[in-house]
Amino acid sequence: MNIGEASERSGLPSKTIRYYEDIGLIRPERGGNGYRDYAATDVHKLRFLQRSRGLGFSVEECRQLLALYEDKSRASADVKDIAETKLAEIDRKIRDLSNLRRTLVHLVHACRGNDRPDCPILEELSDGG
Amino acid sequence: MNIGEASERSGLPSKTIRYYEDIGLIRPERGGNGYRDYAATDVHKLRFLQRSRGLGFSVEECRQLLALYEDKSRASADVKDIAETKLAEIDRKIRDLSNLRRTLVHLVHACRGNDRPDCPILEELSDGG
DNA sequence: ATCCACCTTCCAGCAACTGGAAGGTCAAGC
DNA sequence: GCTTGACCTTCCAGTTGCTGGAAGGTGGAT
Repeated sequence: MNIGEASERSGLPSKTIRYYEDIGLIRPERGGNGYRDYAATDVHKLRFLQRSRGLGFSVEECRQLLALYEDKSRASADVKDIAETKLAEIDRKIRDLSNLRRTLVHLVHACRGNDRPDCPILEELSDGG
Repeated sequence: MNIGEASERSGLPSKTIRYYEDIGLIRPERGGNGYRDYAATDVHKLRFLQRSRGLGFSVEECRQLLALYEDKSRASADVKDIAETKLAEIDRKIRDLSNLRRTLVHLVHACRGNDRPDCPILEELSDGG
């Protein structure tokens, strides 16, 4: 499929997809006309990138995560280490998001209309729960 | 407190803290010597920024989130809308992270040593659960 | 008085896009 | 078969969000 459809299916702008190719994250085929030709697995990778970037992982971290799905160094201790480090990061992010969520719910439902500064929620939030 | 201590307590580099001041996210006092002087509430905001940036919210989104804690337009419908939009985003991020987590756990424990390509996990991941 | 670790501003560079120009491709309609 | 318009291409410049380094001021300890 062409880049436009890959863009639609992955949720990434075409510009970004071309950029990800520039930096070696994906390698689509090329048609005889010079157009990029994306396979289903390319779109999977792009969706994966769209998500993990949106969750605050750097491009280099995404590259590591993507590498976990490729054969090369599978089953090596390195790969397992990376995966476990990322797991810890993910757990922390989930905790942080849950705290942020709780805070916003308070703001919308419980704290509305109160006078402030000095709402205890800001402190609760920044303490990280 | 000086910027060094604010940095330590917030987890943000001093450089980044000065940058956040440049773009108007925080406004610390200044001592007679010209040094920035951070109050406890400034550190709370900085910790908040550290977290929400790490969770993939843009600086402008963080500015909106921070605004929710300031008196100005409290209780306006706008503010409630922003909070609820952010809540939906947060829920999506939590779901995405949980899916990513599940996938990595599979990779480390269940799928290890298997031959691939064509591991179904990549598809599962990119489908977003 | 002199360290040394801290702070200041300013300017340059990097990461990760994003927009726009200039031009090639292709299916549809006259 | 020629044009129109929506797509695609590369390339280069600009933006966002930092990050590093130079050049210099501050302040407590020896």
